[in-house]
Amino acid sequence: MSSGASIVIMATQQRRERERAQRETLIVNAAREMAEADGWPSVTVRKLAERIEYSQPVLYSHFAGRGAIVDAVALQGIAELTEVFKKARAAAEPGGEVAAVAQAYLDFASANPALFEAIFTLAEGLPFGADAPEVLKAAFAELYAVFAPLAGDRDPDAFTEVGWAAIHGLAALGRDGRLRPDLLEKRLPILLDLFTRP
Amino acid sequence: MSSGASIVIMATQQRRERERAQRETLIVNAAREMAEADGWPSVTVRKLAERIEYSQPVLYSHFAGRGAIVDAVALQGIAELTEVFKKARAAAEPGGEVAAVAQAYLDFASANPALFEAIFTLAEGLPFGADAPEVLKAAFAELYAVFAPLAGDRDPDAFTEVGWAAIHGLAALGRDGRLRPDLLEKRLPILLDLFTRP
DNA sequence: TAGGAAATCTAGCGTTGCTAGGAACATGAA
DNA sequence: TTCATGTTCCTAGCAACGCTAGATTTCCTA
Repeated sequence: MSSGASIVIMATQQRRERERAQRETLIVNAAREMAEADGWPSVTVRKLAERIEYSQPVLYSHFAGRGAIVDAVALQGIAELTEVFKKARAAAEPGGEVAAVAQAYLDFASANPALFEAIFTLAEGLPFGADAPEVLKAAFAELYAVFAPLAGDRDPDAFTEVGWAAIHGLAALGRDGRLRPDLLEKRLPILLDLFTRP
Repeated sequence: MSSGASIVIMATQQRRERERAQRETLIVNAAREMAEADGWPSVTVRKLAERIEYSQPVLYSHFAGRGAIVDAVALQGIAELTEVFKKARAAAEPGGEVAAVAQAYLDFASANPALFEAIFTLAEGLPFGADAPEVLKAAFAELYAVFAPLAGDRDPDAFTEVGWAAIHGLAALGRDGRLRPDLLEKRLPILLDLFTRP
C-alpha cells in the first residue's frame, strides 16, 4: 500500500465526517425550526426524517433518540444566549449592564419561545453540575460578570443565582401568560431597582 | 306519577352525581400519586384506568382527555398551595410574612415536584387572565398580601408579580438541578434582603 | 317483571418512538 | 474494468400511546 493511497483514505474519512457533521446540524436546525413554527409536540421523528429527506434510522445514527435532539437544540440555544449576553453587555453604557443583560434575556425568551422551552423545561440529558458543558458555564459566567459587582458583602455566586432566578421567573411566567400584559413594562424596572439599589 | 316517585328519582340522580364526583377525585388522586411516584410521562390513560379499575372510556366521560386530567391535578395543587400560603402567613411573626411565604413556596415545590410541574409547565387548559379560576386568584391574593405592603411608591400588582417571579425562578431552576446545592441556604436570605430592605 | 335509559366495556384506529434485517451503495484491490 | 468488502441507508414492523365507535351489560322506572 503506497503512502499516497493512505492519504486518500484519510481524506475520504474526513470528508465523510464533514458530511455527517453537516447532516447533524441540518437535523438540529430542522428540529428547531419545526418547534418554533408549530411547537415541540409536532416535532416527531417521522416528520423530522421527512424534512431532511432521510429515513428515520438515520436520525438514530446521529442521536440516541428524540430527547437527544431536543438536548442538542437546547445546547445550541444556550450558546446563542451567551452571545446575546456578551453583545448586550458590550453595548451597555457603564452601570447599565444588568439592565441590558436582563432585557436581552427577556427579549430572547419571547423571541424564541420554543428554544427557551427546550433549554429550561425539555432538556433532560444535559448535565448541569460541575461537569456541565462549556457553553453552559460560559452563559453563567456572563451573568456573573454583571451581578457579582453588585453583591456587596454577599456571596457573589449565590447573588448571581438569585439574579438569574429573578429574571428567569419573569421570563418563564410571562411566556406562559401568567403575568398581566399591561404590567409588562413596569416589572423589569422594579426588579432592576431592587438589584441595583445601593 | 306520584310526588313520592319523583323524590326517589331525584335522590337517585343525586347519589349518582355523588358517586361520579367521588370517582372523579379518585382519578385525580391516582394521577397525582402516579406522577409523584414515577413522573408524568408514566401517567398513561391505560395505567390510570387500570389503577382505578375502570376501562379507559370512563376516564373520557369525566375529562376531555389526558391533558384535562393534568389540569385538574394542577388546579388541586394550586388550591393546596394557597392553603400553604395562608398557614405560613398566619404563623409568621410580624415582619416575617414574606420570608415565611417564600420559604413555604420553595418547600412546596421540593416536596411535590410533580405537582409543581403540573401547575407551571404541564397545565395548558387553565385560563390565567381575567377569567382565571377562583383558586388561582386566591393564590395570587395571598402573594399580594405579603408583597404589596413592601411596594412603596411602586405599582403593588407589578411589585407582587416581580416577587412571585423571583421566588418562582428559584423554585423552578432549583427543581431542575440548575442551581448549586451548596448555596441553597444562601439564596433565599439574599432574595428576602432585596425585597425587604427599606 | 318487562322495557328503556344509563353506564360501562370490548375492540380497534391512527400515531408515536424506536429497531431489526436486508438492500443498495461506495470503496479499494486485482 | 471487475469483483469482493464494508459501510450506509431504507423497508417494514413492534409495542405503547391517546382516543373513540359500537356492542353489552347494568340499573331504574313503570
